Amino acid sequence: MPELPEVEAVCRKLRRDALGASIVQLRVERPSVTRPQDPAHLESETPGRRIESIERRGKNILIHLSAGHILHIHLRMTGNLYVIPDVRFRPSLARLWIELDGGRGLIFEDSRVLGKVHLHPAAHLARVLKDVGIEPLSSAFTLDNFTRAAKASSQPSKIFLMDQRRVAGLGNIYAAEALFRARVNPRQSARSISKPKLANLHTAIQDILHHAVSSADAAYAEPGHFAEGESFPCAVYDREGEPCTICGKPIRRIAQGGRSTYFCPRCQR
DNA sequence: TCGATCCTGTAG
DNA sequence: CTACAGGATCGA
Repeated sequence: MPELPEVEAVCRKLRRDALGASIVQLRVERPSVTRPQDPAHLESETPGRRIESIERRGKNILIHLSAGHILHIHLRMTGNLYVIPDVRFRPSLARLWIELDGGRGLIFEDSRVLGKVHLHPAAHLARVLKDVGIEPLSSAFTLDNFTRAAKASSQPSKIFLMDQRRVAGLGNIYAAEALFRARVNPRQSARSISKPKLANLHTAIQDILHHAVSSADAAYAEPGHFAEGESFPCAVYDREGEPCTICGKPIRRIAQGGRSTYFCPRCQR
């Protein structure tokens, strides 16, 4: 489910619920979630450590623990991370769980088991994140930097936006929505986007992500409800055949990089 | 740049 | 039953 806004919402909720807590025990129910790391390594190294801070980089969640270690979590497609009041009542899809002091549970839930949980020494953080690109909601995301990245890429614009090494955090939904908002054709190469459209795209990315963070944050704040942020109204995503909200032409779906891309063939040229 | 892979769930 | 899923990586 998660792109940058949902991951951000997860982090905010985690900060409210888990900051300062200590780890009593950690259990890996599905060894593949820590691969290639040994589950026993996480289970033996984490107890006794305290959760000192929680950071997001792109779609990566970094839980800084005491004594210089970091839990690095990626939710991929179906992952979720949240605190429950009593770890004994964890859900069956909990692939990894942590008992916090006081008996609460920090749950890594993931139906498809594509997500990852790793433990790193804090000193290795830079190496772990070396391929994570510009944060689109940070001051580093200037039009200049964005333009530089686009001009260096011969990829189709949609693939370019989803490339985490360029801009970190956009996924299939918000990449499509940003391209629609800026009227950019998803098949057009990134380097060929006109200057004004590039500026529009730069703004659209920030606007959409800001809006989506608010919606996701509000949705995730609902106690006990960990649903997807359906609150964000998509203009093109998953709307194949429906009329474009601008021109009325049917939204089209094409395949790019093995994923579905939705766009308006008239508005996005 | 494509296809396979990692997995499971759900919609058609 | 098949197709597809808001992700990322790998090899051909």
